[in-house]
Amino acid sequence: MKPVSCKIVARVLSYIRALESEKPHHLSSRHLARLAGTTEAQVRKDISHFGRVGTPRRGYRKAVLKKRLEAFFIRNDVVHAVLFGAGNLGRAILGCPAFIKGRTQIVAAFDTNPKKIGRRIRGVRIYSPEMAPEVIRRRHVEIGIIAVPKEACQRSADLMVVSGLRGMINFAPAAIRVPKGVIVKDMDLTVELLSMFYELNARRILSGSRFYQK
Amino acid sequence: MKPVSCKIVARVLSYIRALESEKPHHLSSRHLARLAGTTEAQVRKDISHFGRVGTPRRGYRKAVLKKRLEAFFIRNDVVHAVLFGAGNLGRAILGCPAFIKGRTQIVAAFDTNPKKIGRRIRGVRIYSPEMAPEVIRRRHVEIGIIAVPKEACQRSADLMVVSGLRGMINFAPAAIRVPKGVIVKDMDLTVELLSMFYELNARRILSGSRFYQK
DNA sequence: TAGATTGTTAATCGATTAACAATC
DNA sequence: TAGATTGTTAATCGATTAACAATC
Repeated sequence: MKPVSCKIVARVLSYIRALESEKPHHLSSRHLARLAGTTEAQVRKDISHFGRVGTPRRGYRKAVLKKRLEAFFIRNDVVHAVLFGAGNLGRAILGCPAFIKGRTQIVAAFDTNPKKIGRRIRGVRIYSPEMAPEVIRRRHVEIGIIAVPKEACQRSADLMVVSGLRGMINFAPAAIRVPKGVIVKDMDLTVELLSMFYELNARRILSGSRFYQK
Repeated sequence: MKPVSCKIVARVLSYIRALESEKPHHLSSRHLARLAGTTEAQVRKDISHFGRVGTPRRGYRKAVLKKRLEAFFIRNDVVHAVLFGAGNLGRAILGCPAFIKGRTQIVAAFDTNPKKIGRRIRGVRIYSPEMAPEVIRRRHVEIGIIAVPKEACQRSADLMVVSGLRGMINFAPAAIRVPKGVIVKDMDLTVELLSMFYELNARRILSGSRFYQK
């Protein structure tokens, strides 16, 4: 099977969630599409990437499909992560269900504020950033989460890179530069706001002068 | 001009940010591409959506290009937003630069916790959710931000819909269902984590047995 | 069996990349 | 002018949609 795109990954997660919320044993692609907000063709196409799992006339068995999809995305072992920035955002991230019940675990946090260093939030110890390389290696950390002000985000990223991390999630509203081979996922509220305004605007003005020249 | 896709919006924002950070008066598409992490062809193609603004041999004038791009995305008036959920995440959002210096302003927050109702965070008053329709109408609010636990996110979305909001940003790790015509942007850490793991895995195992059948 | 639904193949659509003529 | 860089057109690539044969 060929690697699937990031868009498919997002949709597959929405299928898994839909499966979790539904009661019947069997679900058709149409049913699943409605729950996940897509089309039945899309659902069948996506699922076909993971082998044959449905039965004509009956649809997909909930438990079987869920297991199949998860097999491709959920690792059996626990993935260790670190958090840079123990402010409000950092606290919110530590409280995120993905980290509380999930297979991803935040094993350490870093913050420059001396008052925070040495304390624990939700059981996670806060260190000075200069401890990062040592802690990251010792705890076999694989990914880093950047939740610092944007002025400091590049510094955090650099520190992660030298510590050997190959994946990071950046909440700061600024681009970070990393060497090739390092994966960055941006979670930027500004981008979402901007594209939402654009869409809202387009919807209002669409037939007007500004949005269609030809 | 045709409406541009959401991907272009995100890239344009990255160009604007790159322009803000650079000193020289003129920038070539190559230079801009390097800063924004894309290709020069992409840069020229994207910019061409907004008219002719560069000059052959010299590139783009920083100030001119910035102004041009912003003209399409930044509204002149202030957009009012409301926040559902005044926990750690809500606090972090209230502190986000987009809302402090930007043209988007959070004018009210809602929370079910009686201890929080009536208080203010960063100057923003917290109300009981049942006040939402009244407050949203009175303050001419256009967008809503959902920062509540996932169990409550559908309830928040419903309240926003009945209050007349047509755009919302959902931080809860669950899909919300809204009527046609309402725009939802999801900011879901779980999706990003999952797709990152998938990519990291694919990179490691790519040539192995599991990811290529043919 | 008959009919509904899958999995797959082909057609369409849109986005990215490449190439190059226009032009400063 | 000569040469570099834009804006645009054409080629490529990938993703979505439609259609339908396979099949339970």
